[in-house]
Amino acid sequence: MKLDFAQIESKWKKIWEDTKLYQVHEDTSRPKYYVLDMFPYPSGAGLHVGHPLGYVGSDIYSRYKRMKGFNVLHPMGYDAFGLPAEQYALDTGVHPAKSTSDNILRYRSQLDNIGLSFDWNRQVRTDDAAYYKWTQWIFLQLFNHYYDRTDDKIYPITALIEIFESDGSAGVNAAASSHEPFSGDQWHAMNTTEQSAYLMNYRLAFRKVGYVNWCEGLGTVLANDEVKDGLSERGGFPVIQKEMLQWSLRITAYADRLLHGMDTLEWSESMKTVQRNWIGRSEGAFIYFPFVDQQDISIKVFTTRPDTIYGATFIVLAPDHDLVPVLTSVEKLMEVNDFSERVKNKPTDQKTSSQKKPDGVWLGTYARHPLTDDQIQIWIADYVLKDYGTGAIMAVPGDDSRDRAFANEYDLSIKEIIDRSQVSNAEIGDRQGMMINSSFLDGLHVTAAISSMLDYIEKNNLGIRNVEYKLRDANFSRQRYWGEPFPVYYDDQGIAHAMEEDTLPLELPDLDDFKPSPDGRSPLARLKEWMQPYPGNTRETDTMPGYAGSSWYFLRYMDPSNDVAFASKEKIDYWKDVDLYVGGVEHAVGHLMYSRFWHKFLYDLGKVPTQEPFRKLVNQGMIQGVIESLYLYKEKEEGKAHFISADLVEERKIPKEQLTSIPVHIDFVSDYGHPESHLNEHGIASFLKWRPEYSDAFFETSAGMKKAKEFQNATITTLSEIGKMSKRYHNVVNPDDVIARYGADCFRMYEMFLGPIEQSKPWDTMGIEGVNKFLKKLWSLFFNDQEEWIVNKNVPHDDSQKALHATIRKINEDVERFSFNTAVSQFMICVNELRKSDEHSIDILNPLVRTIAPFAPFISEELWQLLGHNESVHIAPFPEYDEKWLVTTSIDYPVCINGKKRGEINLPVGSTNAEIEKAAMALPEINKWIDGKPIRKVVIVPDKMINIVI
RNA sequence: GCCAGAGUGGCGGAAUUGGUAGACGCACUGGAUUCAAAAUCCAGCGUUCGCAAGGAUGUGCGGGUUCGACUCCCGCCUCUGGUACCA
Repeated sequence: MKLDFAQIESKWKKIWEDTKLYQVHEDTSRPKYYVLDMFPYPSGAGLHVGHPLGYVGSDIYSRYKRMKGFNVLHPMGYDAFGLPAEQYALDTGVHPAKSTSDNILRYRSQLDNIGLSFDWNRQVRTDDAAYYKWTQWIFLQLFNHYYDRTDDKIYPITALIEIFESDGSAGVNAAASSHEPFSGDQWHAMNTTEQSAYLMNYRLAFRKVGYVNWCEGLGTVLANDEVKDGLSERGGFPVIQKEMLQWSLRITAYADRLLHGMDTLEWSESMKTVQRNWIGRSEGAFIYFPFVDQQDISIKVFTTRPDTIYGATFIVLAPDHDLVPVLTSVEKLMEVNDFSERVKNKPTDQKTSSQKKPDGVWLGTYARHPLTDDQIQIWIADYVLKDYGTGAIMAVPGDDSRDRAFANEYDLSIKEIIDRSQVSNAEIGDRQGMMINSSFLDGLHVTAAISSMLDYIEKNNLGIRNVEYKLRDANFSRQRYWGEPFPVYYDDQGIAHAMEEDTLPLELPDLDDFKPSPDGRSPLARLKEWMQPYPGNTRETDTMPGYAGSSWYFLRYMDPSNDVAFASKEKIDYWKDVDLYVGGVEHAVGHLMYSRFWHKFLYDLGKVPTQEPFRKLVNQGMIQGVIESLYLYKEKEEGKAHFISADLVEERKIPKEQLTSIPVHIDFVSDYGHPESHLNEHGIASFLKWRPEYSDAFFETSAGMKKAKEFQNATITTLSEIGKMSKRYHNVVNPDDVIARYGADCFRMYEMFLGPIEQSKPWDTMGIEGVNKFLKKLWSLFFNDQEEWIVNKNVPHDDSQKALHATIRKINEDVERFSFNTAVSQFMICVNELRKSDEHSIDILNPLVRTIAPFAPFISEELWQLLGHNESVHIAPFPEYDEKWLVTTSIDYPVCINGKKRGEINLPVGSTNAEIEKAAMALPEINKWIDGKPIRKVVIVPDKMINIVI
């Protein structure tokens, strides 16, 4: 029989589907294991070879665990809602619902081609009303609860109302937006609008006016993690700060638990660090600096360095700090207003540049230093941010580089309070050295001074200890069409009300014109009847952001068609949490943070049994492509384009600023991906046909300058770089094409063989031949050149047994530690060994097929059937290795002199040190090296080596 | 700037606890087979000296610990990713 992978693949794809091989059911008799992939957003471009890297890795692990006797949940679905889907729909003019469904069909067929063992019965898609009903339900729970910091628990808002009615706000220690305290009596005196405004300060899903990232190009607001360098992550449009009324989620309530929860997780250190930095916990204190002109007003600053307070020589506030109007002197009013105006109009990206010159203005007034009673100036400056800490700082130019730069710029006094002379390399702000000029702190080390000053401040009522987080509440409104509608409505007072749970889902109405409007009004606002369901009531017309549906989808897989709960308690208690989560690093602070937050909230609600959703996380790297491009001079000569060969650029050392590179379709390039890649005559002709605007261009090569038409007998070398696979660079490799040529098993194994799964690496078109050869060799253990079945029942050779069992052991170890590249290497070694001893024994091939099954599901399934089995290899037990074949009777000891190998001896296992030494000394080549010199030492490492030191 | 990770042949990458560096594959070179090609098989393949046997040297750079260092410690360089006035 000939190896015909196309036939094998279509045969088994059908059988697996017909027999529902990968369907799982809750089964308490077996241990559960939950392997999850980050579900894809079904884009119009389809999958490229980079996407399946993680899917193949998790599939190998799932299959392996299944064969090891685990009940494995391995589902897949689609992140169908959100900005990307809508943006694609806008580009193509097709309704998002249709384009999304079409794309999903395409994704499904691509995924099936790879032979992934998903239980498609459990598929979810976030744009399905039966799914987003529960997204809306979770939102309502967030809306209807608040977070009590004393108990670290959530309580219903109704409980909060009771407290307010009896005691007012004083005794409440909750995660809340700041507001004026009120008494029970004051609460009763308020009207409903005022009361609901106060309650809004406590809800975990709440509406507030605040600065948001407004993206004009997308016509919507974005979350912090969707903005990169002042541009929108999707589309690259500029983002500005704009004040708008928006829904937010109070993720800050969970900041501390999100931080400490990570200690229990098996995530990479770098991933944990990224999340820790994003949460950004700092311990410090609030300190009050009284205003000299009005003693009842004081400025509350936040500092992590209370020890440096004696060095505080001025106060700086954010330009938009609430107290600025009060603190500004009459003479300075104009100047201060001008400054505030100027700062406000600066675009975001410039505002965050650290190289910039300090910029600020004195308010013309003074604060009193709480310890020295000195009068110090009050300034505003753009380096102080309103939304961190209190929006005000005590400036310590003696030990803070920003304050120092500012003091230098405006000639403010600098007081040294730390002596760093005893510490080498100590720099400003790095918490080293001894306190000086600081009264009772003098002589203390910085660390001791911090705690000493904290005690002093609290004892004397000058301030209070405090912990600050960089983490901001998450913006939850999008002025777009393609998302979950909010299950809320506003009454004629504008008060937000939750819809009744039994009226969910609130379905997204059909809309033909879903373009965003530049004024910030949502497309849904155009549907008058939908927007006003009853007289006096209006619906929220914003929709939820992309991360809403993806923050809990992994729970839905446990019970995907339940319509009375997001999943039944019974099923959640069985599957519990995700044991292994595989996905890209790009979700480090977005999806992974929000999911953990929602999961903790659901835990507090008593709906899930674990505090953390994802126990182990593996981040697969990206598969990159080669970008081929031509160099083009930026300044055109006589209006004509002037291309220049890459080798000439190198030779003449032409600076990159003068050049721009034009991506070229890889089909035109010879030696694609190699340093000598080039366009020949033919390639240039194809290029000009493709980009006719360059038909009059000049091409400069080592053979001189020529017009395109005159081009013969010379080639123009191209620039070859590693980069993203993208349509833009014409370097996308489609897995379907690779599979059509080499088969799915080859594709899978090659993706794994490329390198460690966590690493990014370029797709190498040539390398796949090695894996292809391997699979042919594997096949040749079963069939000879005449395509005859040659498996026999002979007693296997010892060498074969050894190779097989070493392989089983290694595959166990490698799969457990996700080292799939070395696992594939081991299969190659094993098959080479079996071929060397011409091994065709069924006793070897039977376990070998099972060992390789997780990696090459199609070929192994076919061979397993040919070996006479009726049941699928994928539910057969993974073979155990037999130690017997791995124990060696003798060991080769390298004999080293001063660490260099000079000879080798072979001794039986268990030889004594004396025997080893004796045998080593007996070697003539060793004696030659020792040459009568005295031996200083002999080191014998058991079972490893012997080293003679002379 | 700060934080994290990484630097090994022409290339992708192995080396599990400090113990024969370069597994496995690609590319390349030579040979076998073939009318020829493809395919397949065999051999070689860090650098350097040598006809060879054999030696020297070698895991970004400079030091250190050790009988022995890709691995541990100190100092530096480069690259990749994250982050950016967070007090």
